[in-house]
Amino acid sequence: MSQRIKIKALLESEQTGIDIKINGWVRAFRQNRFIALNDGSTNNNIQIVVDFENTDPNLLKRITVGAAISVTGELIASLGKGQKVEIVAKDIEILGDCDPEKYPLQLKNRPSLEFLREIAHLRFRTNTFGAIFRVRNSLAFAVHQFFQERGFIYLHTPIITASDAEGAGETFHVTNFDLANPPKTESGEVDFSQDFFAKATNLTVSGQLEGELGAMALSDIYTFGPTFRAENSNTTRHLAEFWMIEPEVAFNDLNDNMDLAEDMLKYVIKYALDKNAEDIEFLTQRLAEEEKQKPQNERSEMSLLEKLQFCLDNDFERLTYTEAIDILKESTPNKKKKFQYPVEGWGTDLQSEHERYLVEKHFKKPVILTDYPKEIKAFYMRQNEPDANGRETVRAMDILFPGIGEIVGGSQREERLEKLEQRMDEMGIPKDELWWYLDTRRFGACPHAGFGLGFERLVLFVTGMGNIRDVIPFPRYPKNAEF
RNA sequence: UCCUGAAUAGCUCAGCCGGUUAGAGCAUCUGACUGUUAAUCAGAGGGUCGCUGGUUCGAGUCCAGCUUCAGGAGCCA
Repeated sequence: MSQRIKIKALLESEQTGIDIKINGWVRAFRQNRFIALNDGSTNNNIQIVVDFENTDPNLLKRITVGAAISVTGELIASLGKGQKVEIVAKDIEILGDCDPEKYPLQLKNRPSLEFLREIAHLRFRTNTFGAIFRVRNSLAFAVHQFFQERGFIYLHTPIITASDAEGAGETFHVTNFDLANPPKTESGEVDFSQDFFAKATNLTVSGQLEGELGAMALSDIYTFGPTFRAENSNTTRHLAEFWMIEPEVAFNDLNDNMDLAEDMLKYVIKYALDKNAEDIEFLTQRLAEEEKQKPQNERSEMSLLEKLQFCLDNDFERLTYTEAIDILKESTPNKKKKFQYPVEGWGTDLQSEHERYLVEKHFKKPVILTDYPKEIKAFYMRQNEPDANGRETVRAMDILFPGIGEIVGGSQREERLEKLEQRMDEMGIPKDELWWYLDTRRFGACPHAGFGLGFERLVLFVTGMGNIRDVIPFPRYPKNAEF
């Protein structure tokens, strides 16, 4: 018995006249004769030709959409149009039956993305989700390759943490207590000193603070792991469980940080374009079909493929928050009062509509905004000297992508102990809980910078999908933890 | 969490001003055909109209509450 070969390798070799063995799932069985077989290695199917007149009818009946089969036969140049090669079956074995009356993914059905989300355990078997998860895989690999090539250390920061200090959002609690009857202190509060970790713990909302600790010795580190936010966010851009990439680099300033982020994004997008050309072509078609449903003025000017290529060919636009406010104030929609939130003063955070205007209308490319007002940013960001007007900003940077919004958030960190402590006091961050973080500012502190990249938002952008719940295999969001 | 909209067959949807037995396409099943590739042709089966209550002689249709979903907003990555 010959070794099993994957369909991707088979279609690439096109070496005809040899006997091969192929395993996969039936996508279609036409005219009792032609099987379209897929094994997930590529979006393309291989056509199996069955000699139905000399095949057991009971076997033919079991070749149904979704069934797992093993085929041995000869690879030949196709006698029909539509494919270069096909397999003339000599032996077909049913590995797993699939009852067509119950199987929801029949070839000619047009299931909605919402319906497929309800059968997420099966949606990998569609062309769209096959393509998405192959692209996701490539992007994840490319992230590691990018950092590894540059000598970064992959640092595993903890999933369970005790600090809720960063203020990055609501946390999920981690406890071993019997929730109906937790031990109480004399004052009636839950007594976490008796819990597993002898203190209140939660799932991490960010590995950044621990990442900084690593960078203060290893120089260049990155994390790539799951992150949890218990925010009641019901949007196409948020998940309760998502994967985040967080590099942290000693001796980098904000400009180095921006260069790193831009290089990384371009690197991984290019990798996916090279590695997953067929999948991205398919996703480009899918998006074009979807956009046909929209009115003309809501369709994007570029196809997905063009958008990705454009992203590689152009520098991201870099400007300060203050400059962005000036542009927005003078913008047509602001003057015509088209914004739901008019841009008036300096100091408030930008609304989604403002970010979208800058990225999609004004610059028409990815934008990096820097130097945000100190008041709207986290405590650990490095403080700038006040400007001539006495405005106080921090060395923050957000990268905004078309259709996605904020994909990266980062900053140069405040390495000066005094400034950091002062800011923590102002913001009510408990210094005693973060004694270990402050120690890095006591022992050999140095300038450093880092950022967080929401991996699913990157996958959203590269696949052209519209809902973040469709680019992670089993999405976690409010009221949903099926599968 | 807020705003807006939606929920009808396995899927995608139609169902008008409240009126007999709720429709279509696809899928499924049966048969025909056999170089198809969203195969084609003929026939058949398939429904607690999301849930609870209300208005009415009569509710898929109107009203209220709930649940879930979608889009937008906030929070953010």
